[in-house]
Amino acid sequence: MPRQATVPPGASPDPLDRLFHALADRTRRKLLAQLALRPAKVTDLARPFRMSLPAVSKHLRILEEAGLISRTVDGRVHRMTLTGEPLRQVEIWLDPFRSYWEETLTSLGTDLAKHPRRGRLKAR
Amino acid sequence: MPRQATVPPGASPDPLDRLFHALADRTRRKLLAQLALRPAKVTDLARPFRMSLPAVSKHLRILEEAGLISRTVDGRVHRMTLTGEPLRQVEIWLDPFRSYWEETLTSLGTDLAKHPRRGRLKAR
DNA sequence: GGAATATTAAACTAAATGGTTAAGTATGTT
DNA sequence: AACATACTTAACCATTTAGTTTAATATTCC
Repeated sequence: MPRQATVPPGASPDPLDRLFHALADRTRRKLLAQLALRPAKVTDLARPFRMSLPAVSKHLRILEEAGLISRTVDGRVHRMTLTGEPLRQVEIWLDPFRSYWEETLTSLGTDLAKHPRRGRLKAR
Repeated sequence: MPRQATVPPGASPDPLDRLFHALADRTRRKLLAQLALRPAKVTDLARPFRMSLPAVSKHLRILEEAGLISRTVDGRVHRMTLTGEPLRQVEIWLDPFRSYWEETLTSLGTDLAKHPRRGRLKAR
């Protein structure tokens, strides 16, 4: 029997897929945390990592395509800047669930429902 | 020269990696949205999808391993339930960035900073 | 013009993803 | 006992991922 095509070739360019996928990597989250402090050029962003420059370059592209960062090329330097909007999209996606887990927590007697957290940004 | 191992074999079991990765799939997000309404058994969850039962079963396992759902086996029926906590972890990760994009938005004159949204949960 | 610098592009690779079908494993039902 | 139901497991497959190294492309500096 002629084995059937397993996956439709033009698969999901779903923006939330791309967004969450971009966030599903430690390196990329660290890059975002760094960029939250200030814009930076590629070399500076790459320095802390034990991986090649092209590897970081690729990660940056994934973040860029997810809309999480933008790039301004100035001569040979590419300056990357965090873009808030997509994270807001995450927040918006998350929002309908919020009441759910706040309920869950309060029903457990743990009254963190009025979110008193809000710490300093730390690379993870 | 002996080509070097490309990727460390015991790669990232980072919980946030697993969490965001679990969310980076439309099908899985739909499953979560469904489970936010009420717990459900596997067959019922699978019904709306145009994919095989084992495929859905795998998605559920990924959600389960990310901690997003839990399973109670009752006879041959597996009842899945949404677990709020990991979504709270997303929120916590997101939090340090919040001021950033709220700032960005207000500085653009778009005063949505006091988040007046909060819609009904809708499968996406 | 030529060398150094900043960065991407190309070609390769091992492993993971997301799907498939077919086979197993319990548990109910008759 | 036999059959149906509700699943998971196994084996397979194409595509994508995340890294590598080497090469190419601009730009700046001397």
